[in-house]
Amino acid sequence: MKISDFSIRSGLSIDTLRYYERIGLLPRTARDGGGRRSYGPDDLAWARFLGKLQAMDMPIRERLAYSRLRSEGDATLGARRAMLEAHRAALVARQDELHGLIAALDGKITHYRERETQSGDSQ
Amino acid sequence: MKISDFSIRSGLSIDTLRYYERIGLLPRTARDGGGRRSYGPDDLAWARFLGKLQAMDMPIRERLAYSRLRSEGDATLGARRAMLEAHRAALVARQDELHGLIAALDGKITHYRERETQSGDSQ
DNA sequence: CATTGACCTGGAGTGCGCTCCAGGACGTAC
DNA sequence: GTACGTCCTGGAGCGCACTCCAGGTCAATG
Repeated sequence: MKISDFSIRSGLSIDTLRYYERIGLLPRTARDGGGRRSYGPDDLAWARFLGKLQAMDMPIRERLAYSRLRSEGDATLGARRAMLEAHRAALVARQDELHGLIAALDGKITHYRERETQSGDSQ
Repeated sequence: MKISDFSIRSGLSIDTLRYYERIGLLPRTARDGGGRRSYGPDDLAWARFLGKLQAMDMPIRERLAYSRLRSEGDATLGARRAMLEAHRAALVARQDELHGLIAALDGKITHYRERETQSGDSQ
């Protein structure tokens, strides 16, 4: 698959794909005769998983650490699982935080509604 | 209150307080005789609310827009409420997204556990 | 076989949100 | 009255995560 198709299918821009490869987040992609990148299905699964880690707010340094572990093979399965579990805990904490913040926002919004009624409905 | 105390009580660093004032996120703070900032309780409530908006991932441009509306007085109550409601919706959407991502992560973690058992327990 | 469009590389530029620094002023404690 | 700590300003620097650019190569199309 050429980079333009892979970009669409992975959800990562062409520039981002090349950038990720440069910093080692994606392994060096296979090239065709003319030196162009040629992506396979495995690349797609990995790129999509990286996209998920990004959507989970995992910083690039951590994704890089994960990626390096992955490239070392099955010996690092435990370490990778530990990383994911730690990140899971962070996401749950963030969920809880959001819960509280939404509640606070609701209080503020209610407060605004009351002030608007007081100042606006008298006329 | 002097800036060092205000920094502690607001949770914003001294540099951040000055930076926020520079860009107009905090209104120009009152000064004492010697030109030093002198914060009052109202400043604290506002700074803390700004901190909450930040924790809600509201970008600085939006906080700035909100801040400008606030400085225009009660005429902008409706507009401010609309901003908060829009942001509330974004937070709820993010919560849902996190929910899905955590589920995906759980699947991956389970998968890792299985692979670890297969490769590790045989010895 | 010439043009076009997609691709390549290395490197520079961007936007965000601070954070740090130099050089100077003030005010409190000794 | 001087030393020290805290504050001031304007401006530079930083880390993140891309995004864009110049200059060049290559493959397919008319």
